[in-house]
Amino acid sequence: MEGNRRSARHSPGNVTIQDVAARAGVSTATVSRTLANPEVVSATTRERVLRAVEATGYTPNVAARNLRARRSMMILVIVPNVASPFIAEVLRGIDDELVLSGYDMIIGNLDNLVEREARYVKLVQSGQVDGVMITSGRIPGDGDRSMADLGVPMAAVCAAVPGLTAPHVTVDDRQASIDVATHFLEFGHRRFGYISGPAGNVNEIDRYDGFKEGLRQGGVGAKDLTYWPGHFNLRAGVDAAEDFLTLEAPPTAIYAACDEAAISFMKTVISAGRRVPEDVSVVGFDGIDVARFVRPTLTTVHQPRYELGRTGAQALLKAIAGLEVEEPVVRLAAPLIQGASSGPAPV
Amino acid sequence: MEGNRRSARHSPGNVTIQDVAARAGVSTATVSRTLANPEVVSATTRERVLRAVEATGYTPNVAARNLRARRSMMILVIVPNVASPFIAEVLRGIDDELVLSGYDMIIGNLDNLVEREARYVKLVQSGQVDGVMITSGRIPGDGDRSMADLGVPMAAVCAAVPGLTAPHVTVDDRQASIDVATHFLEFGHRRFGYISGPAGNVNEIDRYDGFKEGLRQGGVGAKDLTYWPGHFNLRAGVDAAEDFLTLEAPPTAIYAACDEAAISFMKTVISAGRRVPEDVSVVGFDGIDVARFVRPTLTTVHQPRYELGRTGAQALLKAIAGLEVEEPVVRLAAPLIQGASSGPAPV
DNA sequence: CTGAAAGCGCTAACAA
DNA sequence: TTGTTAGCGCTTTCAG
Repeated sequence: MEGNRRSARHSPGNVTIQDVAARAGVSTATVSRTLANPEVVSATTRERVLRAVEATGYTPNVAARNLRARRSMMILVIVPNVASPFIAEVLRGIDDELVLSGYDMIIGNLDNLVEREARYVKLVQSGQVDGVMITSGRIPGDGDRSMADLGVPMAAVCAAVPGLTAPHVTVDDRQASIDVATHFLEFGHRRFGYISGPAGNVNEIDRYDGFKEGLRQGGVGAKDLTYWPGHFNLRAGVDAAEDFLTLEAPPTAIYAACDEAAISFMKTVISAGRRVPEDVSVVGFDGIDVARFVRPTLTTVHQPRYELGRTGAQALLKAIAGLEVEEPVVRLAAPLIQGASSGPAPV
Repeated sequence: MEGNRRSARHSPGNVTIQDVAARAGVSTATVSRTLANPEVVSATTRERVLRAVEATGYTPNVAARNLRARRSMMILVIVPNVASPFIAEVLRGIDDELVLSGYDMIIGNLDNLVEREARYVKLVQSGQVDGVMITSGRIPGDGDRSMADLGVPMAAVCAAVPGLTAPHVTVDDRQASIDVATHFLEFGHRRFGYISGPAGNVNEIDRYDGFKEGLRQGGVGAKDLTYWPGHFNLRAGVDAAEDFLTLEAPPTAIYAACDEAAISFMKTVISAGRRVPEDVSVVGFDGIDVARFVRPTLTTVHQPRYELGRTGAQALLKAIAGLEVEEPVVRLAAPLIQGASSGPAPV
């Protein structure tokens, strides 16, 4: 009843639907309709309302709209580590797709810590997002609850999520890794090294398994494969290299589960006097941009990062709309890009 | 007229404060208090309420809470390009600080496109965020409105925002660039090249100005400084290198406004047979992780990326809380880290 | 085609 | 200490 104007503190959008209605001389319902379904109001009314909107600079309050409409136009994107160059390009793909449908994204950065998942379970349960994109290969949980039990639409990209029945968009890590083994074998290598990602990670498991499988097909067994633990980062390559340099008969072909590790491995062994690829061949995974600008240029499994994000977002939006996702599991191609870091085994 | 009471008819899985109140035999107000200010309710009541919360698995609906409380617990972070390795680590710092206060972040990715700003002006105006962190060096606008006129608390990191009266956390791009010039001059260089960032960008302006100033102090004028346009990306270094390779008397010292350009420049000229640093010295800006793993290791201005994000977030949270920000402009140190890519001028 | 009115789920005065 | 009572700003029947 009171024309209490600009009483709020920081709140922007001081102008409400009431103000517009008053100015246009119509009811708030009509303003709402004009904005949501312009075709159901008369041309003259529409004109008046739009003019009032213009004059007042009205923007609907989203909290109110969300409360009423029971949706938020927000997507939660769970990422293992926001600082990874791999994920950054995936995010760009996701965002480019979401913007087309008017969605925005909240970043759920786990920083590689499982404890961080609980925060996002809560976020979802509190109804703040309409959907969740998972890039971490795990369904976030908080001990009691799993995010999968909350009934929110989900989709997985980059990594298959065990036990999740939702659209998936990934590459075939396993097959790509078999290809890497084949690549090495064709070059005559017989002793191999593998720089791992985090233990238990879905991508890691597939890459290691695939590599072993590919080697097995070439008659290479466990005793000719050195395993170095790591974490999808630069550090992993340094650690592996330091061990590598101590070996009597070191591997001649190294497969790193991510490009960062491959790059730092190369740098470290080259600084110690080894030659790449003459003494040791190196292959990475991901195809991050900078892989083409290190020396030697890195041979790597190229993931279509932008497309992974974009396709995954499309699937999620369909799921949110309640549409059938016609192809719930999409596998994008991940070709092995030959660089200068891999070649014939030393004689 | 009568407030008609509907107790249990919500979408399945959505337990409301009503359900909890009913189960605990108290009013909704008491439930609300118990959760917000546990100390004001009696121990027994608190106990009963908490048990009911537990039993029902209740989580407050955030849209309703936001509508009422006029806040969203969300921060909008405007970034020029999510896919940049520089910004990723800044985001990590921001997020680590926000999580401590219960805030989450929405990423506003401009993808280096000014047109994308309008989307976020709208987001802010619709009351969806409590504060805005700007890393783009510009106040987002949509032609009519500027985000600064919306009355939302803001803070700027990484780049000073002209005309914005809000806390700033940056490094001194200009002084750091003077340092780069000095570094080159001490090594006896007399012909210089500069690989630019996007025209008009605040950081770019400061870096270029600072570099020119440093050279001027050493008696070097415009005719001994080659300028190559670019965009804070790998492409810029390739383009610059291709031109560089055509020059009769090329510069012997190259300053790139970002590490990516420095890295790709090195790679390109080395592939063409030039030696770094014997023929040409290269210095970058940012200190991204991979700069330590290219060959030669890059000499670069090291920005404390994580700290920039973290400190900026602290300032923003204070501004949101209405507290005085005691130091509205913070300058963090950005030391020049000597790598192997810069050295004495060729004789 | 338009308006009145009932809430979405929650919090904050104000009483009791 | 607790309950009652108003809404936050919007959408959406249901009448007219």
